[in-house]
Amino acid sequence: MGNLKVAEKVRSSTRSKEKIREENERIILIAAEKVFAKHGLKGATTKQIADMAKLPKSNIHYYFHTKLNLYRCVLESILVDWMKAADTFNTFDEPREAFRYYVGAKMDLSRIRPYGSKVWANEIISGAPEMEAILSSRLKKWVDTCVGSINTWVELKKIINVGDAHTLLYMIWATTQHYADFEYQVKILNNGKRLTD
Amino acid sequence: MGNLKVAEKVRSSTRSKEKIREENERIILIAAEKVFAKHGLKGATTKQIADMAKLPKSNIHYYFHTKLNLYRCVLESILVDWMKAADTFNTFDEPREAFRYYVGAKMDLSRIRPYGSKVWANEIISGAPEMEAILSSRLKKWVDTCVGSINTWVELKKIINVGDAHTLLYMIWATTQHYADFEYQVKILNNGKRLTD
DNA sequence: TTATAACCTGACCAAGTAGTCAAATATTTT
DNA sequence: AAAATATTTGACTACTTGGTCAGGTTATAA
Repeated sequence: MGNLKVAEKVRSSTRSKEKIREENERIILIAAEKVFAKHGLKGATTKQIADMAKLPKSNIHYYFHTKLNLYRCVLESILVDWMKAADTFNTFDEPREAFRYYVGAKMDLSRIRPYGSKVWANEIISGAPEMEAILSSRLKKWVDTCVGSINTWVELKKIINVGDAHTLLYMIWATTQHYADFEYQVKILNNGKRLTD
Repeated sequence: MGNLKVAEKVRSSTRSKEKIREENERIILIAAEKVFAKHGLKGATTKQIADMAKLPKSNIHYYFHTKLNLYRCVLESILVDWMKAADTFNTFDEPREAFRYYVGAKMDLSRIRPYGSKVWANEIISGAPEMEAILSSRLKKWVDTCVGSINTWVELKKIINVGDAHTLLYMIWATTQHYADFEYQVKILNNGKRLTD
């Protein structure tokens, strides 16, 4: 009796609660990113994610409650990664330069984190319905500086005014996404040489 | 009694069976294209498609049997449209020219048939799992000439050999798709002027 | 006119899915 | 050591969804 308890304690190597949560959330996020990349938000099932993470399905719900919330967390983590890569410069004189810089950062991400890039592309293609929720809550500040830059460009007539700056921001992301993917695939296709002029 | 039958016959304006099938299939395909564009293969439901087509759900199954089959029919109809646009030239000396030509045709399609373009993009992004079935059955001949061109280019060392010509074909479609979307959005963004060199 | 074949559709069902919950186990605090 | 708190998970449920089918209507061929 006593022996068993001791044996169990040794086997479990007594991980701290904090570490358990941290590690499990990480494992689930990685698994979810892969599954969402392959099947999209609606196509992915919590069972698939659970199997990929090698955890019971209930565990996924314990940490992230709903599938939609998990999806938003994945999306946010991708966005945070991109921010890290892109915010060393956050003021640009010319939209063209800013655009180029964003594309560069996005291309790096496409290479480093291809699953995330696919999740992103999927979200964009279906009209970015979950983006708003993320941007208006936790990443508001970063977005606001972007929107600020855009508005300045509009005022200085460096770009045309297409209405809401947020919409324009989505479009920039969509185009950089496409461009990054395009460039990446052309490089594979063309063995490193560029095709365009 | 007799009066009722006559009244009904007049009201129904006696459409021929052939026309009925033709028209209903058209209506369903158009509705399905919109719904698939917005929600993807798994995300779209037959109920949504039925509502969009203003027909009962059973009717969709009567004409197309399964959702997957309907999806393939939509995909095929898009491909046929692109073929029509692209096959006036089907031999090119230089892959670069061919590439440019394909891009042009794809761009026209993106403008004329935006829903179809999104369905296509979605299919490509999830790794083109349904493309094989369509290409190997009804569009085999057209695909074969494309594959022929590719193999010739490989032999003449005009492009590198990346293994299966079909895979390369998918990649060309993917890149032209991206490029078409990219170009289209940049034009909106930039008010008609191109950004690249 | 009658028989046959194609079209139509409400009612139904089997399978799959997101999410719940209670009971068990593990860790931390007192 | 004991109480309190957090994690784990199998079993369950409410609900959605693709697909079937019988019985009806409409068009066409005999």
